Amino acid sequence: MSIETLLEAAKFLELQAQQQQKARGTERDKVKDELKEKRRLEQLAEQKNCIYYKLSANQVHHVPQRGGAPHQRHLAPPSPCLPPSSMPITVIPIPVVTPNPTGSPPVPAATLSPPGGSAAASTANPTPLMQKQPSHPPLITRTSSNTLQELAAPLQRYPGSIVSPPHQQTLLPQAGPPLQQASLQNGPISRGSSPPGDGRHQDNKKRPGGAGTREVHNKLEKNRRAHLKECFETLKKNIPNIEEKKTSNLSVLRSALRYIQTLKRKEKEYEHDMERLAREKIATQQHLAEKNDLSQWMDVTEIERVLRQTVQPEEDQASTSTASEGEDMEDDLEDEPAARTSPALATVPQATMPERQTAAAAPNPPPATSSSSSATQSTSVPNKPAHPQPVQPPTLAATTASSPGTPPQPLVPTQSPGVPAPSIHPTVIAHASVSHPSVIQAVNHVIQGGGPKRMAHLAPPSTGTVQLPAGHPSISHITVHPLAHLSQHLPTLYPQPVAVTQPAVVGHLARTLSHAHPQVNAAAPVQPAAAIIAKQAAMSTQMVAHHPQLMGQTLLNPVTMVTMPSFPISTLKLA
DNA sequence: AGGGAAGCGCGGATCATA
DNA sequence: TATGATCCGCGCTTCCCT
Repeated sequence: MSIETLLEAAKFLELQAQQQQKARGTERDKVKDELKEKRRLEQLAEQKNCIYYKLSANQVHHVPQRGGAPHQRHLAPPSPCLPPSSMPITVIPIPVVTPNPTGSPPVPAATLSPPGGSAAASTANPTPLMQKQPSHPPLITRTSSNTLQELAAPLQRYPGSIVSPPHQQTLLPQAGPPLQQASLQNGPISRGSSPPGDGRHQDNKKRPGGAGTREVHNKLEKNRRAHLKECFETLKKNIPNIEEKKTSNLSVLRSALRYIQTLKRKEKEYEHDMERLAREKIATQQHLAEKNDLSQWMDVTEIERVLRQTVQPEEDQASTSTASEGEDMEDDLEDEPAARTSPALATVPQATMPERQTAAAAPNPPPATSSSSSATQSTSVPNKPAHPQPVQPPTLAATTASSPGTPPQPLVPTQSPGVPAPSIHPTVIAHASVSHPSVIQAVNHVIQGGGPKRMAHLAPPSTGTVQLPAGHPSISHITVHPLAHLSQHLPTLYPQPVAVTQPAVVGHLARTLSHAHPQVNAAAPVQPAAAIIAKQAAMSTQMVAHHPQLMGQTLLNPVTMVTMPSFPISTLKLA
């Protein structure tokens, strides 16, 4: 701050004090209604070509609070000009200093205008108010190109022509072009501020930096208040069920507070609901798992029964077992659970298993079957009476055969290696030697074996089969086993082009699995299994939605079995 | 006419930045 | 540390409603 500035500020203060005393009484009478406002605007429009606006500190300050406020409101009501957007509105004041007629040195533009402040304001507020711009286009154009000094000179020429009070300049919000705004603002202000022919006002026009800062400050303050107001309006809009009228800021705040509290309450309620639903889901899944266990058990018994039944027919008819046979046999044997209880079979090497066995007894490629299996294996499994599709057992056998580690052996069905899959099934069934103990064991193992083990046979871990931890209670038996994996491994298991490996076989496998394991949703329309899977999938989908990391564990593919999430439900994050 | 709400100006205080 | 920007409180005025 230079000494000159300080001196001028001091002079200004003195002049201001004197002028205020005189000006006080006169300003009150000034026009307040809209008509006068319009009139002034019209005057401005008329004088736009020759009028130059001057703004002096004296003008601004000599108009006391009494007169200034009302005029400001009339001339430039900020609210109407406020953009609908919530962007803060800044008014960039550009005080124009007219050369001091009294001879006092003109105040440097730097001191008079708040460049920094205005610039900051302009940048901070992208959507400034464009008050009065429309009414004074020519002025805008002119001022935009002129500097403050240039503006100052013309102002001198028409010191008293303008009637509008000086405060108005403060009202004008600053639009994109600050200079334009300033010029517009200055027009009305200079008119009212300085009574025509008053030389003293001209003397007072020189505005020390202090006055300019005050003016800027006022504008900024206005801007800030406008922003505050807009914020209140925005808040009001966001509060539902609030009366449009008679809503003071205080009432808006109170309503907002209530609304927020209500939202919080609802949030808690929803959280509780989520927890409850999660618990219900778990219970449902457990219940489902228990059901599956029971049904699975039933399947095992049936399979065993069928196997035993087929044993004798097989002896008689090596490879001619048919579905009808299975049906006949199904009634016979139900008692023998021995096979179930032999989990050790799972460990039997599969490599030695002959082709037919793998194809027919496939459910488990247990080594025992392979080793012991003779070329003559009848398809006792296929005839499972309980299930409408006799062919399924063979397919299941094929799938099991596909398990890794089985040495590549010619799986070509004895009857027709090259025959398409559909036709092959009977043959495969026929070749499967149900009578062989290894086959039975294999089937039993597949069906009865421990949850994880069982699935391990069907598909190696590498296939992506998801298994629940052994410790998992009742749900552990539910295993995700994409059938696609079976189809993928089939080729490896059956290096030779065997029809068994074809998709059709996979379909059969799927069906077979669906029978043996209700969880499995085969391509065939197995309604109960499908329904269960669908339900589980839906539940799993919800789980995965919250825990993407579980996606690997939970398969939503309807063709796959759905696994219960291994993570504790408590870890679920309720939205 | 009185009261409440809103707007405005002013001055001081505080914070951020060069 | 100076300066600008912003925030805050106070007083005043005006408008609107009762």
